[in-house]
Amino acid sequence: MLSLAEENYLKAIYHLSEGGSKAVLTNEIAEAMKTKAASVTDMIKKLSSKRFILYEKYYGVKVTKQGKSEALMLIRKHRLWETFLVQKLGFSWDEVHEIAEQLEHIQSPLLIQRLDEFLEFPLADPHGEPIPDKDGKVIVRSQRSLNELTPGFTGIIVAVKDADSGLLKYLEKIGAIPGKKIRLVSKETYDESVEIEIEGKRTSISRVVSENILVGV
Amino acid sequence: MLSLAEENYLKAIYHLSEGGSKAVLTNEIAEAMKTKAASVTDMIKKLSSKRFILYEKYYGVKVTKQGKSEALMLIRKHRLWETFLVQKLGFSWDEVHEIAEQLEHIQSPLLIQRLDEFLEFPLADPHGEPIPDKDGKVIVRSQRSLNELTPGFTGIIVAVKDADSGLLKYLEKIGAIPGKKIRLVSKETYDESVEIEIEGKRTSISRVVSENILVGV
DNA sequence: ATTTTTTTTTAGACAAGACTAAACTATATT
DNA sequence: AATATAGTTTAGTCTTGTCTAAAAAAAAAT
Repeated sequence: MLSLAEENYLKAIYHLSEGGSKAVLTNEIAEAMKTKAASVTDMIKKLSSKRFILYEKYYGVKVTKQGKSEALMLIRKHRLWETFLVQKLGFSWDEVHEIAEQLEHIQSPLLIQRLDEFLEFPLADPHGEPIPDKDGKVIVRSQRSLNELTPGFTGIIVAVKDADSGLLKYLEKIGAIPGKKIRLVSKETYDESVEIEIEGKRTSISRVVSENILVGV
Repeated sequence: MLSLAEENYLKAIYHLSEGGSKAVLTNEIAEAMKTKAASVTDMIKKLSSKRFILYEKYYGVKVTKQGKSEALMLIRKHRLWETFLVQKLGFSWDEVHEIAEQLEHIQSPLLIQRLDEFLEFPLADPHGEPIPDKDGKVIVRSQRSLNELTPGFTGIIVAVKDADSGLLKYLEKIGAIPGKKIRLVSKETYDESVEIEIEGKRTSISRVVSENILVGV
């Protein structure tokens, strides 16, 4: 059984490793968790001795099969709760992240099963991110960050990466909501800001923002 | 802001003090929390310095106004979540206590307000216990433990005290469910066991069990 | 009115999870 | 190849919440 802190570290490492596909460095984890590198080293040793990650000194960590499975369950819980908060309790999609961060730690497999049923087995959360099923399987969609695409491209916004409420509010204001059609009008070379068009309305957004918009290709 | 452990202690003290109306001894708290008296003394000092309880050495603790208000909010959250689990997720009333013990610690006043709305402002939880409103007000019902009543008494079961799942299952089996009419047939003097009748069916129950059945008078 | 027993508190220790400061590795630079 | 720098680990400390053992206070018994 993982402690609350261990669960949070594992989830962060899983995300930083892009689904367990690459090694993650101590300082990256420290930045993501808003702690110091020394604290990360301590936790790495714990998660490593419990076989959730593989640790090689000075090189970084890799998520094991067991670690991936555990992380996927946390992500499943987080996204199911977000879906519940929006669909049943009337929250807007930019208000639910913090609350779901707490709810994802509730320990009860039966609760999650019942919640999944109650929500009629949703495939994606309100941000458009896929919800892993009870075996950890994810229905993958073909998607790219907006900043990876070339001008002229038109697609559907499928997701917005989890981020702070300020960004989500901003995206809502400019109409960058999952399901909407988006066109990449032009791209500045020097700062990588891009001009986009949604429902005929043009807006210029910075690289940081465009990275957070995922488009179906 | 209270820590998880502090919240659990405060709730236990509030219950032992019968709604803040009497002083509670260190050993009572230790027994309820399944910890040692020394640990209780430490925690008492913390809760006392935060003004949730009044502490007098060797005498016991009393819950302050602030402490009562905080405890009532925890009870409100606990009972709202239990109601949600039974009414919306299809749990039975004897399965929900453990999960609600976790859910009651989620920090978000807005979440509780929305949950209350979603459940259409229930007045009582699935065990029949009243749910304090957002200001901590409780609609009091006139009720007594079954073991306080005299043979011949007939009333409606209004609540079953929170207890372990085993007891709740047993009560369900003998038909002792909130809303049912119950008659106290006879009472043994030597062990205070009582014979009851529910829907024509007679059962003999021990004192411990009869204490947990609350009847409207 | 002592003495014994029970209850409570204090003192000191430990594990988890955080920190700072110092030491160590690996990589880059000259 | 020697040195500077960036990143990582170790060592030692702090806080929270727990514990055991011993001391102190209150209550009960003689």
